[in-house]
Amino acid sequence: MGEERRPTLEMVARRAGVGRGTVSRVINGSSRVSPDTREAVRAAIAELGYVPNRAARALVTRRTDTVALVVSEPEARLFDQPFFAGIVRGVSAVLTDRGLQLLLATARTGGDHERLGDYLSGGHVDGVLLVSLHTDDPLPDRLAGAGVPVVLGGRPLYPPRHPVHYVDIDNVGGAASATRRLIGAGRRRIATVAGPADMAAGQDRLRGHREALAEAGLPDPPELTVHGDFSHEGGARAMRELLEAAPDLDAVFAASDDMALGVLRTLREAGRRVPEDVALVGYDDTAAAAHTDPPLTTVHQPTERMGGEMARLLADTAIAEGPDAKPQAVVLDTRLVVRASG
Amino acid sequence: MGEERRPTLEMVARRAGVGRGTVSRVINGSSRVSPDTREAVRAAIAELGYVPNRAARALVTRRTDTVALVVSEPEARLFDQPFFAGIVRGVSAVLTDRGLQLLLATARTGGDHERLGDYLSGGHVDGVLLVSLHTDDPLPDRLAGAGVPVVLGGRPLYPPRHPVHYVDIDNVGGAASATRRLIGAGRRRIATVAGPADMAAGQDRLRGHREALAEAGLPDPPELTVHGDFSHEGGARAMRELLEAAPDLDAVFAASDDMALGVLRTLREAGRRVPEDVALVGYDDTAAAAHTDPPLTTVHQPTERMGGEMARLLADTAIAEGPDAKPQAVVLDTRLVVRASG
DNA sequence: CCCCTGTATGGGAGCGCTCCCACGCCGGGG
DNA sequence: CCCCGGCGTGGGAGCGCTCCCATACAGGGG
Repeated sequence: MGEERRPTLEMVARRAGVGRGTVSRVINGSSRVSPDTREAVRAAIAELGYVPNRAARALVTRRTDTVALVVSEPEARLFDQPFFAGIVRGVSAVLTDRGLQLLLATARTGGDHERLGDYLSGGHVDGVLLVSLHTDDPLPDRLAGAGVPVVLGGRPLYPPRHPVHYVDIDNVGGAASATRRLIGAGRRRIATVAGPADMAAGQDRLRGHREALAEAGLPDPPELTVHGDFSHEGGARAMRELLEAAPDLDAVFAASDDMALGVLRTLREAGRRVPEDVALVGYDDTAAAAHTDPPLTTVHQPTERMGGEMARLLADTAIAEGPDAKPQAVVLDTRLVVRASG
Repeated sequence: MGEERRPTLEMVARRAGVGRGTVSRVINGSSRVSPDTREAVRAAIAELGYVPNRAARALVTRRTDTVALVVSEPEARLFDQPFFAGIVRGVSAVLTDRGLQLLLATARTGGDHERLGDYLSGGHVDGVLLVSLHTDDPLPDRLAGAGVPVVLGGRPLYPPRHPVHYVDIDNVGGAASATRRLIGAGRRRIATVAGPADMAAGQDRLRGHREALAEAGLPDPPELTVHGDFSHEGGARAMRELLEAAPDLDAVFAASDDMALGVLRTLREAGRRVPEDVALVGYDDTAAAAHTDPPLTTVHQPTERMGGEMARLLADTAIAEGPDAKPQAVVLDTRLVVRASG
């Protein structure tokens, strides 16, 4: 019944005995306002509990102070991966500092995806953070083409028709460090359970593994590479294949901890001891990795920093400097976490 | 330089040879518009690629079509728990269907928390979904008091001064089913590694455990209850305490899978076989639970459904019916997933 | 044949804000 | 002593939309 109406800038102005323009100036901190006036306005704002209306501001400034974090299907399924959790935390922290809002968008079906593209290019957000792990996602190019400020999480897709900013974690280097560790431990028949071939992370980790092998002058026969789907079960399956094709292997680099867990199980079932018979290194440094038996040596990724850098790059460069800004690439280093498995 | 301007409703009206009001009517699907006119407007919209300006609409309707999902500190830390992942998925799906946006808000420090409260009660969102696991969080009461539509995830805090809608998962029942399972397997000295006493989930699961014990006429001596912090390490520590205080226990109900993992490790280190010597049941049905050795019997929670119900309740009741709506409570059932551990 | 009703439509008003131009007042130079 | 420049300020205009009143027209009953 009361239909309370929130105080407006105009009410603040009247209460402080000044004009609307002055109140606006105080709120936006800009321009010169005499100290006395400023103080009077501040007091009026406090007394009234005034909060600026974002919609009205957005209408005239054409900025929404909102950025979207888009997680494409099927990555949404992977939401529970610590990878995304870290990114969300990092993004959220930086955006809060910048006074920006975080809109979380997940697209499920194809139709959703289409509509999401319309929505995001419709000017409802100031910029888009896109975590798209698959190389065939059309969204980044589409948004970049529409002039929407975009920052990618992960290496950009094959042919970046529209150059975009991105933040990546050095998958090649991380994988290489894992495999180098195995080489340094004297292993010579080193297999890998790689990730899916259509994900940049999968490709890059496989490449890093191979580079480390080549660097040490070790052969890289095809039977020592099997692809998994980053899941526990996929890792177990891949390991069974490996054991069949190359029973004499003495080490495994798994491109994800989840897969490493599956590998570990299969090895145990096959009676191979870890690390005595087969050394194992994973990737991701998930919570579980610290508690396996034996504890898993793995590659830690700075996911929270990645999210933070993405948000920073979007706010300070992509949005601030506009579409003419020189595309920037930030690549973050990984850290090898040595435990008992390899 | 081009400073492209997006088409406005007015431009659509001119192009279709109609008035603004008519275009608005077509867009909002309401009122009566003749089929011909409607078609002409539709065509003009398509040709121009017109997308309504949300800010302008929000300014006049006083609705933002945005709801916030708030995850209070320190739960943000728990973001990687599948619990939150499921909720986000469920919420997101329902909101998309309703044409609502999802604003993700996390508050870190106390100051943030304060500002967040201001923000959320400032009319920038149509409603708030609040996942607050600690019983002393002041936010729900504050928002409800400010007349902001709120739906809680989890049982409301102690004295709900302002009655609120909530969606909970039946922690009491879930825990009871876990303990009943142990009783049914013939166990008599059943310990529990409970959750923190200041979290509703912790309290409720302990209560369920006790009810099951009482129901079977089993004693519930104090040495068989130890509190953990829901973490792996906390579970391991708690189990060591239990082993010392009650070496003759023959079963353990752990109030989270993470803790169950720690329990499992401690039991193995102590030379107890699971489930032969000590049966174990966890809670959460995390991905890891299926792959432990032995696989963990645990309680599955419908997290995605919980998120969906929260969003539905917010959109269809809390927002639609306003503050006078009768507070609703939805309690979702759990499901016992029987594996080998207990 | 006219009036009344109802349906389809046009367009003014105004949401709360920022932008920007104009105005008043001050002090210093001519 | 007057004029000019600049700082501090007030307030009109207008962002793009929805709301709602007014208008126009078509029919049916008196």
